[in-house]
Amino acid sequence: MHRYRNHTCGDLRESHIGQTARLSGWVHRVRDHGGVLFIDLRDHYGLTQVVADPDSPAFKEAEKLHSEWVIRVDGKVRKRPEGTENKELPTGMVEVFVSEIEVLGPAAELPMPVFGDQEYPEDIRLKYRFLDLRRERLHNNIIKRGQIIDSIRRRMKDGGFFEFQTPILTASSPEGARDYLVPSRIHPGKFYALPQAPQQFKQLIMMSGFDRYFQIAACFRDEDARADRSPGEFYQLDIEMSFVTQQDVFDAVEPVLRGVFEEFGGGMPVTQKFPLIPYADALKLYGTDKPDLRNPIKMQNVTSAFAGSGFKIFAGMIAADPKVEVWAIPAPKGGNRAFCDRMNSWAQGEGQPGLGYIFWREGEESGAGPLAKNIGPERTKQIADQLGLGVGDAVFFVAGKPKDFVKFAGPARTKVGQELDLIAKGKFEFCWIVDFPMFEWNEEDKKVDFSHNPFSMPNMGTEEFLALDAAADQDKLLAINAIQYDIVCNGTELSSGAIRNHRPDVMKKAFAIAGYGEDVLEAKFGGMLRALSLGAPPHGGIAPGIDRIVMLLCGEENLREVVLFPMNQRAEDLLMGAPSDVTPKQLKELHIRLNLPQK
RNA sequence: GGGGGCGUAGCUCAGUUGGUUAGAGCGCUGCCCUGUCACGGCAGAGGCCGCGGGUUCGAGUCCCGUCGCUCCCGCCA
Repeated sequence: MHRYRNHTCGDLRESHIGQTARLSGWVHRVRDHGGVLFIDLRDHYGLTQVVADPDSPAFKEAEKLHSEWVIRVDGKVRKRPEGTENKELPTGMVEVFVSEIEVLGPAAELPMPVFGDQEYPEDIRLKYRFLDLRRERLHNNIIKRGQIIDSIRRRMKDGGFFEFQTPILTASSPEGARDYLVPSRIHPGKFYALPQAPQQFKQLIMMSGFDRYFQIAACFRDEDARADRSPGEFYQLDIEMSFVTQQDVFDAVEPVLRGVFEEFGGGMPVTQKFPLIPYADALKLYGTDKPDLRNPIKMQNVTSAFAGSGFKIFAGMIAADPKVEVWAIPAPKGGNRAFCDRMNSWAQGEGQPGLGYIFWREGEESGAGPLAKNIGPERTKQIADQLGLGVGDAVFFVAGKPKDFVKFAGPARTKVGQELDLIAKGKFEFCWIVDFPMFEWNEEDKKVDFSHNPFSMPNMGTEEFLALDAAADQDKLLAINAIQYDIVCNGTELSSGAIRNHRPDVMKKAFAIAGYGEDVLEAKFGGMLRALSLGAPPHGGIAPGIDRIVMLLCGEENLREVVLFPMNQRAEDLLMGAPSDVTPKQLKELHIRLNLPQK
């Protein structure tokens, strides 16, 4: 007999009746009836009911047990008495009549129970993460995460990709997020940085002739947290391919994601062919570059219906500035005053002066609400016709410069969808967002910046791009798109990628436009530049976020529910106590003196 | 760095217009109970009402500050 077990707690069936079983596990729950006592014994594999009564030599021992003690039990497997079977449990036809109990690991009083599904505060859950991980929900999420990653690896390898490991201690990069720094002992005053992503490495792998790279890569960014953004570290399915166009990347990645979502999505339908939506269209239609396509609402430009109209606020704005537009958010089935007022007060809560609306109802087929009165029936009908709205429907309006109001229009569209229950649940709606602008205007510094990734290829002829004059062609610069793309699923940005800039001359030009001299480029990307100038293949890739994929597939709203040992929102690991003080000796070795902020 | 929400027993929460001794459920402890599987019953322990200040005859309740948690903005090539 094995020291601890000859079966797991998920094993025993009727076929084992009569055998002697040795099980080890956690006391999940004790039900003490005085004369008879039930112990639900739990391990990773399942739950088995262990029974003791006064005839059992272990009865006295059994009465002392508490939840979450780790024990070993020996006993006879027997059929449960007629009518007491538990069909909910795979082991529910049998029970183990205990003859011996050995306590392997007693437990003190628990700060949170494993049994049951009561909500517990985050700080307690994180401090006692190992208890939380014993609970069914987290335990299953973590298992599912592992299975998803297995499936991704298999699919990538089947697609001809090869897995690489890249350095964790690397050099700080000037663009992007704040780096995590690691001081060098050997080089006083110098620092390694943890990679924000293996971006340069994966490109160098392509320049090293390997052709198809992937990695489940740890990424480190010193950024503040969100519900869907871990502080500190997260994982990406990092992908790079040589001799590819944007379409080749899509063709390689789409089946992997679709397959994984079909495999683990619980039967929920998945977009079969991901639509391509240009960035500019996404903003116009959905007010965001990560639209939730489960929400059917599409916004439209209705500026002409308000220009010169009797609604002086909008008409005045339009007359004063040619950049001002009015966008309509249609709200089918929202045609009642209560809903429109609710939206209006929601908008005020968002810091807006209000939310103009028109609605149509029986008896007021030509439009109800103050706005309709102001602009008159003809213009109201123009709006109704353009949006295909009628009695029972409503429409809301946002006005101003689109650049300024999209941040409100997007959430307003989402709010209308939620309030009217228009968002289709139970499916995964994917799309590609393409044609991101290469540069953007930095109002603060009065200069042109990279708008996303400095390594993206501008979508413009090489000669034409090289001929650009950074000062004179500013409008032209801001109109250039990069060959860059995002994958969005149900309103969550899953990934970002690009066809890379593999030409050193174009690279130098792009950095010059953003105000970086060749010296900066040389100092910060010297290795990369060398590689680009010694025979670089055209290449591109993408990097879907593993944590977000798992989050969507587990139906969780928060990344901490799908990460084994997450940090809290302030980037602290409450279980391990990180970050922590270090000894003066350690600091001395690293040539570091602390200069702490005044309290 | 900024804004919103929350903070009452170990946990989830209730607590009226400011008014006697702050409650319930779960958990915990003890006792009873031979077929439960969210077992049941009885009894009990457990509270600086986050902290500090103020208003008031009187504050869990109102005001100010502060701390913590959380969500968001900034930030996220």
